Amino acid sequence: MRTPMHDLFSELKAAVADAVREVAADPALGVPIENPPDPKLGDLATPVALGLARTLRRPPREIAAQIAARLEALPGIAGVEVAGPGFVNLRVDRGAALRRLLEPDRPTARRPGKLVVEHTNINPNKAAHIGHLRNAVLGDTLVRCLRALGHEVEIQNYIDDTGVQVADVVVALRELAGLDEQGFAGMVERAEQRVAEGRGGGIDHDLWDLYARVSAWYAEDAARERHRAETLAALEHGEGDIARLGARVAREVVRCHLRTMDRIGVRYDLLPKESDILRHRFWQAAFERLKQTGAIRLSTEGKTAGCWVMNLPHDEEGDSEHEYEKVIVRSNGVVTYVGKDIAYQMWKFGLLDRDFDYRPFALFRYPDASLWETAPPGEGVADHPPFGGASRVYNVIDVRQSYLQRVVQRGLEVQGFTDQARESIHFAYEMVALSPRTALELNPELELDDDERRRPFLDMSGRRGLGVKADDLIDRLEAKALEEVRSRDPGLSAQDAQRIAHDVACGALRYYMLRFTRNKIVAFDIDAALAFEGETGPYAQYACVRVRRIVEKLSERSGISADEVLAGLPEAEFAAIPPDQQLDHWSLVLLATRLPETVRAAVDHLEFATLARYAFELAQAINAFYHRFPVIREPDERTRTARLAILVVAARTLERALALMGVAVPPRM
RNA sequence: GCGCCAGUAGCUCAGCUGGAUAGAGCAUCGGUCUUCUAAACCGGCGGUCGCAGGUUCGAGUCCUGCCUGGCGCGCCA
Repeated sequence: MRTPMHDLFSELKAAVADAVREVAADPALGVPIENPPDPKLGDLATPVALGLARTLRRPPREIAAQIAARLEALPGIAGVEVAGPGFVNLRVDRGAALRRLLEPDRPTARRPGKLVVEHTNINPNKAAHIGHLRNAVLGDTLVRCLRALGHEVEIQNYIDDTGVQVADVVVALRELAGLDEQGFAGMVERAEQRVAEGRGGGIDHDLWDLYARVSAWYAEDAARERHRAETLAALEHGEGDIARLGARVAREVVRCHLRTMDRIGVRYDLLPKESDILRHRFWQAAFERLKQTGAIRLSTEGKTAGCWVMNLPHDEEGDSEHEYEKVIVRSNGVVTYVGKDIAYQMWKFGLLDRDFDYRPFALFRYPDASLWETAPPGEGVADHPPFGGASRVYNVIDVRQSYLQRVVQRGLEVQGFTDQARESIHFAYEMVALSPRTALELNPELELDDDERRRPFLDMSGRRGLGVKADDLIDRLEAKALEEVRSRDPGLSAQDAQRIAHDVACGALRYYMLRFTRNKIVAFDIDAALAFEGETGPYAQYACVRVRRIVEKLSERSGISADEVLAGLPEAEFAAIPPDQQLDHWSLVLLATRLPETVRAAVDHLEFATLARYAFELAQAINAFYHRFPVIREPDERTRTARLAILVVAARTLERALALMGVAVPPRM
């Protein structure tokens, strides 16, 4: 994929900043360079004179004029103006900019260090739901952007195969369904048959229903809780019938999750498993270090007496007066979840002097890439890529885990791993809930009181039968997209129509999951998610398709190939555009130069809604341009070429922005 | 009780480190297909930016207090 991440105006911006610093006689001055709200004002702008006015005690416009005079001499600057309260507005050489954009991309420079991105992390006991989709799409988009910026990235999907959730479904299988491992294998076989025939979901869908029943079963008789505890202990111990059934359940469900995520283009490099963290005794290694460094201490008094605890500040500021004790090892000697998490985080940075064994994940394979899982000691293969050892770790986990993520981070810090603590990044995002309308649509029997009906969203708790399976949503999107595709082009082959419908459905879904800022609760609404109009993935895809069609039509009419049509574009001259249309044409070019800075800002702030919004704005601009300025019908050849070149530059940029979000553009739609 | 997040148009949301007239989408009303695909375009309607103070040339954005809603704060995971 071609992803030019160099900023077209980076040299120019640096030169402007230097010149301003010279005028201000302040070599350390920060010079903000912005994009003016209206292209009529200029291409780049700096409000720096407004800030200087205070320190220099002179009118801002006077300072601005002085800066403007100095900037006029800079190469690449076509004009400088002082405007408003004291903005300095710059106009750049348009012809040169268009030529640069039409040049072949320079390869992106590789950056040192490996980054680990952990995302998805679904409990392997039932089907993925829409909340998991938000996690996976955010994580996958982060990965795509990091790679585009030149980083080496390892994608980990952590599998908690020995936790309570798996234990509960194992209890349900044994006690409610009366199945052993053999029986479960039969159930899986029937499910896979169903999937192969396109009649429904995999075993994860069966377990979704089964799991929904088990909490009620526990509630009926308090004595039944014993099953949960025994099963959990068996899973952790790792031997015997129950452990084998648990491992099997986890493997089969993970296979289903991988299949679901693969449908929307989300893939992984490694599946680290909780069971292997236990078998490789990661915690024991971390425990020694934590004790040695004094990061944790044995509490001797108070309610934590007998526990190993870590001292933590009460608030975000690290106010040391209000510290409290966080239990890491219980008084019965059993490590807590956070304790294991600290050990796992240490491994990710290569701070633990031990490693997993690894083997290819046999149940699910990508056609052109390998997928690895961790293995118990002695069960891995000799030849595997190096895993872990990251210089930075992104954990994509919902915001409710913020506190625990801070504990993990603190766990590294108090051991003296301050760099790694700083590079432990919690990519937090808000929950996905359901709009009341959608909750009712999915479950008409649901009784909502007046208060609930008025709320913007409802929590999708499993108990009330709320929740939307990821597969079901994707199915509905594909079916709806297929209907739309068919109605537009009845002549398409079934296979082509299917393929386009898939791209459209996936584009709609991924865009929907990205369009809200991350600390906004998504009130999931089926109708809004299924929409293909307005601010949606398909809207943006369509803009690209239309530009491609122009190239195709030109190719048909002139008898030369589409590639040859494109090969002629570097000849385009911006000056061939009629003067009264230049501003409108230039605005589109200018917008297309902003992808790199948008991607960098998105990664820096971990806010991909800005990238989604950029894509939408670019699509809007392309569509409006498309209507106003015909290409094929344009009689003047030079104007036609320039116009096409601008449209192609914009569409290519949009396509790249979409690719970074995992949204593919179909050949037609 | 403490902490985090949210409160902007009828609805759903943007608004980058305080900066030029507060923007989109949906909904609604009215236009635009013999034309490069109308999954589109153009226009209208619609806002005391939760409330009250403060900081300054300038506040949706920063500070303080308050109100409303959500989440978190466990020898659960």
